[in-house]
Amino acid sequence: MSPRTKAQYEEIRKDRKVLIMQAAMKLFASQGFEKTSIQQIAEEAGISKGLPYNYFKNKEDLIRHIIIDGFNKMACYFDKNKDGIVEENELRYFITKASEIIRENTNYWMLYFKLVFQPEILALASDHFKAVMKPITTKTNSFFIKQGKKNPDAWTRYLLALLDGIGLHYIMDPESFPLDEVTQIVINQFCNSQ
Amino acid sequence: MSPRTKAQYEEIRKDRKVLIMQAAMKLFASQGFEKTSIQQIAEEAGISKGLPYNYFKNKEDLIRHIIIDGFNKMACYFDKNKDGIVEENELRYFITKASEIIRENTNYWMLYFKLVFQPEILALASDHFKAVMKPITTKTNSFFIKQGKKNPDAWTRYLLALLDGIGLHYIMDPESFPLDEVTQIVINQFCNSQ
Amino acid sequence: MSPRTKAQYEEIRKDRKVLIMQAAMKLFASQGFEKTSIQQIAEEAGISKGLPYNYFKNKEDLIRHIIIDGFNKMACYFDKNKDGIVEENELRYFITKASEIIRENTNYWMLYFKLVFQPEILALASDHFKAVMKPITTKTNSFFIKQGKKNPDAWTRYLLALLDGIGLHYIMDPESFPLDEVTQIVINQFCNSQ
Amino acid sequence: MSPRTKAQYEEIRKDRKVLIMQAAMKLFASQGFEKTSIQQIAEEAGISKGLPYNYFKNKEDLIRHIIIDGFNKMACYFDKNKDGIVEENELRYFITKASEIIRENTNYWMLYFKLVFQPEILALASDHFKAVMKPITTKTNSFFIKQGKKNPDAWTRYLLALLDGIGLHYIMDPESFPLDEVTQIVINQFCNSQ
DNA sequence: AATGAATGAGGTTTCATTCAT
DNA sequence: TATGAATGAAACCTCATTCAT
Repeated sequence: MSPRTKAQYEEIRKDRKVLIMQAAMKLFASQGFEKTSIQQIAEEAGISKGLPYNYFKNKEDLIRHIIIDGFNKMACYFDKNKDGIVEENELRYFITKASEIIRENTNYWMLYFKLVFQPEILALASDHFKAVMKPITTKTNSFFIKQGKKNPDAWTRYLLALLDGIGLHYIMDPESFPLDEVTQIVINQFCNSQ
Repeated sequence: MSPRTKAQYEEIRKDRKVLIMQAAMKLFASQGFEKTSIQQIAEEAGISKGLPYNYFKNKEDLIRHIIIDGFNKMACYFDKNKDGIVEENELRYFITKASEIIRENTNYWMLYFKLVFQPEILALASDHFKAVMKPITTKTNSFFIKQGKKNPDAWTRYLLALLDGIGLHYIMDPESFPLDEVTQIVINQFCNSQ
Repeated sequence: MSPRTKAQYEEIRKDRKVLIMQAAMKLFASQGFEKTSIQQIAEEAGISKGLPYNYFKNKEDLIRHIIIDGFNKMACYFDKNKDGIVEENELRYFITKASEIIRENTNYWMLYFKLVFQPEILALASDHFKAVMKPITTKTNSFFIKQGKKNPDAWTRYLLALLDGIGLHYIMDPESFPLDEVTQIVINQFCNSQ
Repeated sequence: MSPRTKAQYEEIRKDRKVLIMQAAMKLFASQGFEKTSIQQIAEEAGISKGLPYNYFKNKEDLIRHIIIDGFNKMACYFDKNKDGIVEENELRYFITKASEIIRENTNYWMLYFKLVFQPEILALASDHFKAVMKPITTKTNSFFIKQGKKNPDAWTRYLLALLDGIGLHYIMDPESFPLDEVTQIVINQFCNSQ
């Protein structure tokens, strides 16, 4: 009858949450949000249909947590270099990193792209996204200014569009899309000195 | 015998089909396929709930027709220049055209991107897409070969990813995305002689 | 522009009616009443969906006409011998005839049996049935009385149940049910002198 | 872990299944399969519209369970005498039993006959039926052989058709059909020594 | 904390029937 | 008379969510 400590309970709750989110993410990514039922998620996670409601308010709350969590994790990748992109080799690092992320988090990107086109769902995490992207665009902006570009904002948009486009095409066809070669072309384009 | 001629009936059917497809496309684009009910489509089109089933076998058949129709229309844009892209100004035409299409068919692109991430729906028109894209990639491929690129396939993939990425970002934020300037950057990148 | 005579119109109407009823009966027998749509009937008959409503008030009216028509036709078979069954060879004729009818009007019997178990539909023709059956049971009753049976009514019921049971089993398995041999057994049972 | 034991859940499920099947059988028997809606069944059983789907895959699955269950129960009646019908008093038992079954399971027979004429539904349980009937026909066959009949198969068919016919007529008119007297006639026909 | 029976709103689809032509 | 476009009621079924245990 020894009751568990508060910390132990917290631990259990955290594990359960992660378990449910992982199961949900896998299914959302492969089938889409609407087509995935709570039942399926429960089965995938090996739990009962009612349990997710002990951890998330509802289905939307569940996906919101998944999105934000994933986005946070990804933002960490870029956080090592806190000073901003000011030199070409830093931009090269950024591009290479983006390419790696795409390859290693296909599931999350799949989900992310799905969401981009479901405004009512995207809206749930929209503010968070903007907050995370802001410092990155600031960095690239200042980089392009330093490069002497006349319209650095357009260049930043161009770069981000390009990277998203590559992610898109890689996800659509991961088998045959030449991710490394295409990444190399990107690097050559932006870091001409090398 | 017949109170209306066959031609009259054909006319009616064609008009109704277009009416229903337009209403459906608008809603699919703004809300997504799953979230849009036949009821809503009927209301948008000002018809009864049952009528769409006189024209399309089911909801999936309806979206399939919309996708294929839209894709065909868009493919026409590129068909004027039948000889293939062999010179820079032809590539410039291609890129400019792509940019225009994005701006003028936002609704369709919205839908197209949504579908890309619903593989089970995309599959409905997948073969059609591939058939239409094939000649385009062939053309760009030969262009890059002529330019002396070592891996023309990667360059083609790069170009298409870039254009899709631009479309993506434009759709996500049509108000402030600097489509013309970004397009100009693309042209400068690929048509360096000018 | 020569208008047709009234008689001609009547003729056309009668032909149309028969055409529709035949198509409907075929489908009702094979698929059941509920599962058969007016659309299907129209296709089977090679006419438009609206036409049946020029000849029958609604779907129920259509099946009622089919039932009554079929029943009348069948009742005719027994009408040749107007005097009633008083001798064994007349009963033999009756049994043989019933057997023939089963074999030659399988479709109608199929339908008839279906209807027997859809009281709400049977009710539509119930009175008609009773009226037609009455004289037959009267005849068999008097036959069994003449044979010295104590409870002729039970014997009549027995005979009719037997014949319906045979019809039932023949319809369930027309390929292998030995209709002739079974009929012969019936005859032997009731007409023992021969 | 579990708030209720597995056994408790099993208990609940079993009870609910029976409740739903009984409500459904009553309505199927009186109105027919097609005319009975899940809504009606739910109302009859005093449950929600969605619950039947927790227990049966769909409407067809529900009726299939009803048919098979009923058939199994009925088959039990004949199982007491495992040695087969070899003597007249055993056949007498069989016939008497059949008569009792008809009287006591009118609802089920009503349903059974309805189904015989909906081949697409009967097919659902067809294999089961055949398996259960086989040993019975084998027994009667050997009985008729022992009786010196030339075509025992035809006699078996005759007997089964007769019993079904009686069931049919009893169900069509349970008020006035003289079941006992007719049954007695059957016994006299087949068990002439008594 | 965990289970799964239960609910009921809401979606897709079918189809008898009407009606303008 | 004949057509088939159009309607809308009603059916089946799914599933997010609640709640007793």
